[in-house]
Amino acid sequence: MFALIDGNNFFVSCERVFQPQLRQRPVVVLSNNDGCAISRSDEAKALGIRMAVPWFQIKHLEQQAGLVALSANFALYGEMSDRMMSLIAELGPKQEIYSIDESFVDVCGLNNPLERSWALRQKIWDWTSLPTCVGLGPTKTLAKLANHIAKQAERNPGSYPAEMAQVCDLSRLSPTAFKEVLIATDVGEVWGIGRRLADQLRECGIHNVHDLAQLDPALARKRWSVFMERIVRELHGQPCLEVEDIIEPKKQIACTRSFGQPVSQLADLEEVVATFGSRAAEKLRRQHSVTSQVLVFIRTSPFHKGSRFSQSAITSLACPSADTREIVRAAISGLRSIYRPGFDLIKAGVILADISPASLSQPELDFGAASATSSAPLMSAMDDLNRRFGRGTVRLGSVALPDTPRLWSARRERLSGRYTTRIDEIPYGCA
DNA sequence: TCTGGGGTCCTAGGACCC
DNA sequence: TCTGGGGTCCTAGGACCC
Repeated sequence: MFALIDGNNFFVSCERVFQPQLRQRPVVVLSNNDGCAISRSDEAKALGIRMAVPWFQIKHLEQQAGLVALSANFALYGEMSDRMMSLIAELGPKQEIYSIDESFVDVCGLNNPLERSWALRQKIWDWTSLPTCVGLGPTKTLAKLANHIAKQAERNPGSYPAEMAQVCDLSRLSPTAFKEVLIATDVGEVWGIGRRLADQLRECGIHNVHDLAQLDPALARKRWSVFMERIVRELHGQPCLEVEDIIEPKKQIACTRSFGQPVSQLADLEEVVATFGSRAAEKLRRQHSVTSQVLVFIRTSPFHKGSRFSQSAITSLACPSADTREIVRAAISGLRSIYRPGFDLIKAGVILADISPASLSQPELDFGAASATSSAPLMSAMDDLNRRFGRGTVRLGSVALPDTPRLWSARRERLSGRYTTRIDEIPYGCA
């Protein structure tokens, strides 16, 4: 038996905790660069605002419908997520934090998981003011589906039986009621079925979740892949996936951004790449890994007419490393190899691949080179100082100063306060 | 004018090995 | 005429997730 607990409209809900005047109003949170809507309140969804729609296409709703748009404040969301996750951990012994706003919990063998889920939901609300929904089912895929139904039943009364709202336990339904729910749910709502696969399934006459569950697993594998077979089996109630409570190190670490303004000078790009490379190296060291491949890319806007440019370069390190200096050096040499003047570039990124644990890395035989081992004390001193005194306190000379506007700095014109991470911005009355 | 960021898994096909 | 068989590793590309 699995539970999936999920924050409703999570980023918007985090903002509403500290700005209660935003409740009952249409609100969206915008992505980096105030580019598109990545979280929408129910009222915003009711205005027909779709996920990831560009801001300029809905901007008129500010005037017309009182829409409020905010720049993404990930420091705040991460903090609120930690609070929510620590409460969810009390539900059962195995918790998998699946994303910033979602968590699976293994509730096998627990007495009355339904009652406990209701209590948990109430506690999260009482302690954090975050609204959540809980889905319960015999597999992760069914728990996901139950969670979707719990939200739909709350948002659109009449779409599903009212008792399924907020907390939905699919395992308590009679076979007939269960079948009705599956028939009422579009196949595209199943976890793992995206737009492409949904289209392919519909072409085969599979329109709702019941149709998909009827599919022969062997046929699903033959026509699609083991992936589809697993989904079908999970819909049958046969668990193929477990709660993964051990956090595996990332196999790939990226730092990529769109720019606030187009950039075309190499000097600016070098600063960008040094800054992104440093961030990626910090993430790499935080999980105690080293990398041996540094990919850098630059590109023009895919939406604009005019001369396009998109190139990437992979630089291999002689010896796996987590040293900011080596990673930045590799990224800049890659950048120089692909750079061409005369293009309005709007995005760049540094991606670290071929990642392995630092503990397994062997020092290079060349005694003159800086190996992962010899540079580790310097890097960890740098990380300690930056943790203690703030990001960018100690950095490479080529990296942009923190909080200094650059041509390429992202737009964040609607940023809310740092309510949980800055002592001088804690709301009055809460301090 | 204005269009996000960071990940994962699976498969097919080529190179290579004995 | 006829041109092995079985395996691994790696990579690019496609699809998905939030």
